[in-house]
Amino acid sequence: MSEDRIATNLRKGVLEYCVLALLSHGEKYGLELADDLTSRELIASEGSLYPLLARMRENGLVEPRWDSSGTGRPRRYYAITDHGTEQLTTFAKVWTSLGAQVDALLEGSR
Amino acid sequence: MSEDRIATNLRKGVLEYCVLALLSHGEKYGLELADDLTSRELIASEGSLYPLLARMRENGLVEPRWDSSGTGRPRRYYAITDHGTEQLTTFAKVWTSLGAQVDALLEGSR
DNA sequence: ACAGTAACCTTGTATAGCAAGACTTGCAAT
DNA sequence: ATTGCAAGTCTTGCTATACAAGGTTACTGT
Repeated sequence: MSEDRIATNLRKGVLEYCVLALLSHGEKYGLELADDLTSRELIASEGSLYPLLARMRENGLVEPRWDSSGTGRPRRYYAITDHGTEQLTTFAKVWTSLGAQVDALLEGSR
Repeated sequence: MSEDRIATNLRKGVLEYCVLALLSHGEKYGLELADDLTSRELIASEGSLYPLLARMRENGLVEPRWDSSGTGRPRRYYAITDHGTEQLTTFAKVWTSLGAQVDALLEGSR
């Protein structure tokens, strides 16, 4: 199917803000985010997520924290920063506006 | 502004199908498409469009035709193919589904 | 000891949009 | 005629992103 290729390209630039939206409810760790995003079909593998989280860390959108208290391998929990919250708001505007344009085009092509 | 960077990434994978949607109403030439897409804020410059049209031509989504009949420099008119129409339909499904997921996340983050 | 698994991360690849500009053609002033 | 302008097509070099595949670390169960 070519649906995969279509979806892959659509995800570009969306994923970053989906992560921010998920974190706006409270901190989460990597695999937890990956599972959530996978079930929503917003990523195809962890290979997208970890490099993304590294970028977001560098850009100050999220703040990581190691937690070794539990059992098993230590988890790295991510929390959204103020800057991240601002960016999420900005994204919501751009997404709404661009989405409306695309919807209009698709609507008109039937 | 960082809105530009956000929009740039969002456009990836969308533009191709916006072109198909526009062509579903009848053939258009390059600059005509560029102007239309620019006014809808779906491209930032022609630099995105011509390489895209070349790809779409190679993939059999559009069929070009030179027209020197009018005044001025010859224009290359593009028409959508059957394959292009199919792809547009597939895209509409993926777009709707992915868009709903993103909307749900944004909705939940307020 | 050994396999399994949860969790983290890295490497290499393909692709898409963009800015800037080159090239060509016709037309309109001077 | 010649210069300049505008419309139109296309190219080059750049950056950023998602992905597949694989590798590492820590713990648990048998």
